[in-house]
Amino acid sequence: MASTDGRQLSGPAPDGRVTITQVAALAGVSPTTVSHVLSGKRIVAHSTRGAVHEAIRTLGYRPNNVARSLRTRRSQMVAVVIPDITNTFYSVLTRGLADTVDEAGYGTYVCNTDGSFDREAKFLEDILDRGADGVVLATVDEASEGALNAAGMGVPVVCVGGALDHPRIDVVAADDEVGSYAVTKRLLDRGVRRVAMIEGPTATGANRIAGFQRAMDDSGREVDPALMVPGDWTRHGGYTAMRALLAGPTRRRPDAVFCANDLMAIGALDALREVGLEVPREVAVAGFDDVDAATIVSPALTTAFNPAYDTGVNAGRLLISRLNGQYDGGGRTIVLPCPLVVRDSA
Amino acid sequence: MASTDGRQLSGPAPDGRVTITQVAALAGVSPTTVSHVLSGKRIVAHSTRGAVHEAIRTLGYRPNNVARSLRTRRSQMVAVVIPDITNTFYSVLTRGLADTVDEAGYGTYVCNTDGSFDREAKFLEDILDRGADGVVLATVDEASEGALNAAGMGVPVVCVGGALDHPRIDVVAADDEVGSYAVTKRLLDRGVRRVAMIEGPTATGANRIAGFQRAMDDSGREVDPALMVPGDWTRHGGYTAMRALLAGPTRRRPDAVFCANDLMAIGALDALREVGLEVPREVAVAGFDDVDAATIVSPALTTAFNPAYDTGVNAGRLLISRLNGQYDGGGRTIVLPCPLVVRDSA
DNA sequence: ACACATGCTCAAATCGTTTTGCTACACCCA
DNA sequence: TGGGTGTAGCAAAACGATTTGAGCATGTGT
Repeated sequence: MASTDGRQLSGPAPDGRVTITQVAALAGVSPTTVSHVLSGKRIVAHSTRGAVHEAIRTLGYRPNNVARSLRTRRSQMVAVVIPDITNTFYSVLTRGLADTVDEAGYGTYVCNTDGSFDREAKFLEDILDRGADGVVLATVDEASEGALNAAGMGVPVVCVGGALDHPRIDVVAADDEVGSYAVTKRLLDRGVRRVAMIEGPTATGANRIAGFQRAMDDSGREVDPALMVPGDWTRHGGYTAMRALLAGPTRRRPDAVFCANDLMAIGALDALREVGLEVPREVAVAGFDDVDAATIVSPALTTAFNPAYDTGVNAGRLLISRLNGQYDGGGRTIVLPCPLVVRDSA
Repeated sequence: MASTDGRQLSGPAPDGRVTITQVAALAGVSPTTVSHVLSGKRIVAHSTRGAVHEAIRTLGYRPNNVARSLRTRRSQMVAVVIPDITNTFYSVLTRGLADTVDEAGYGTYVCNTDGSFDREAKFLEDILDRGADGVVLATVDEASEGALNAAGMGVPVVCVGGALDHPRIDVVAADDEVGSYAVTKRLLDRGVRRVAMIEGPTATGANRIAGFQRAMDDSGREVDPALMVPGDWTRHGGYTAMRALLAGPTRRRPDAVFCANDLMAIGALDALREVGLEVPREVAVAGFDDVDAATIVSPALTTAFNPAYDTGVNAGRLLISRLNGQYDGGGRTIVLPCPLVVRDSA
């Protein structure tokens, strides 16, 4: 089956790879011409073009992208820098990005920073050295120097999640504030009396807290500082926080709790089940993100949908629009809605 | 803060990028020498080396990897071709791979095939064109011509999951058969009478079925064909299959069911809850994979752990060992154990 | 003094493309 | 005949590194 390996057509083919020169030789033209029929940048006579295509086919020629990149300064590859691909939010985001840029002929290079600033910097450097054409970055830090650096060097950067303060960096973020507002409002509409919140780390979770606050304000409630407890985004953190909320005298217990993400909400449900409180009758629970697990836990979680895939798609579009020269202005910002998803827990 | 941009030291610096020639000029040596101090391939006088390093530092030189790749025919990048990064198994596997190869200085390039044979072929071609140094492939098809092609061209390929029949392709797989055996045995040890299995598609799930069969044989049971129902790996498929199992006359219902993966087991639990059968008292349920959701569902799922991360790590090691020339022989096979994880559902 | 290492450096070729001029030929019109 | 106007194709110079053979000092043993 394998093509008999005994080309004596042209000189330089020590390894398996066919070069443009060999194609040119077989077609009886110059490499220039082959390049032109491939790129279409200049017109080539119909007959010549045929001969070239024929040669390409019989030789099984595939252009060497590395050489091409060197010459054109284009790698046709974008990089995505995220804390952890294992986290569903980021894997879905990455998928959205990959699907989008793939359509435009770009590949996707992935880096996991584990939230470490050093790793982030290291990877951004690596990415630039590799000549990636664009970067989407879920940054650890507000002022990622690596990113600014990249943007400074003319490599488009789009930041997902938090904003990055640079005049030419695009941002796409979910509307956490409004989403949290909606979820909180849903809680309040149940006619509950004491509503608590399990927060995320304030650095990244500020908007979810803000939405909660605004909903409380709008309905004329005051937030009881004792009912605002910190969490760490994890299931176990949610569990601990809920236990803390339940620790006080029964009178002061919440009858509704908004958790800044689903994982913590699931932890909260663990705690409530353990104590024997019925959800949502005795305590209503809501989360944020709408992860898969939200429909697996019982009762199924009321939550706000976090548009991970769309975030990736939009990041991809923003990047592409700069890469193909359609846009060249200052940083744009896209915020995506987080619609309320009502299920059984609230 | 930014370095004042007004180099008139040397000629070719139209864009921001510093080249090895500029470094050489500033250090008063030839590019050759700079290259040698960087690679250490030939000795350079101590003083010269100092000057070069100094020049590198003041210019902020970073070697252009594309140019380097062209010359050395090494991209320092491996590709991973999987059905879907969104699937936890593959994202965890990818993470294991990325962590492993990163240590050896390799980056990771990700391709999602969605299980489409055409996309797989297209991506493998793309990968070769990009000059990836190695490929790990969770192949759709037993005889992926793209992979064989790659292997034929001297690019190391390691296949995860199913085996690929090629003398030089390494394989790393989980021991599904033994894992399934253990899970089934656990079910049998409960003293159940009628045990069913919800299968995966036979193409990829054969070993899990085999393990089930062997466990049944070993305990002197006969498998009732009516209790072997096909599934499709999805939660909904598991639900449907379970409903089918419950459809018959009560006498013929199973009192234990082994689901070929956790997702289907969760679907089965959905069905059982709906019908009001208590798990595990009336029907014991077990799954396979040990996904996160296995501890979220209630009762928590008894299952076999599928070592996704380790699979990635091992795939990475096999690749690296070939890339650095430590190994150059025929295809190796690594099979990883899938330990039983006992929880509440069986 | 000769041969022979040894240490250090450089010029030039190479990797496989793309991109510029530039040439050559043909045709048409004045 | 001369000048324009296209069409097609090529040679050669990039792109930014690595690698190789050779050169030029020194030192060293005889």
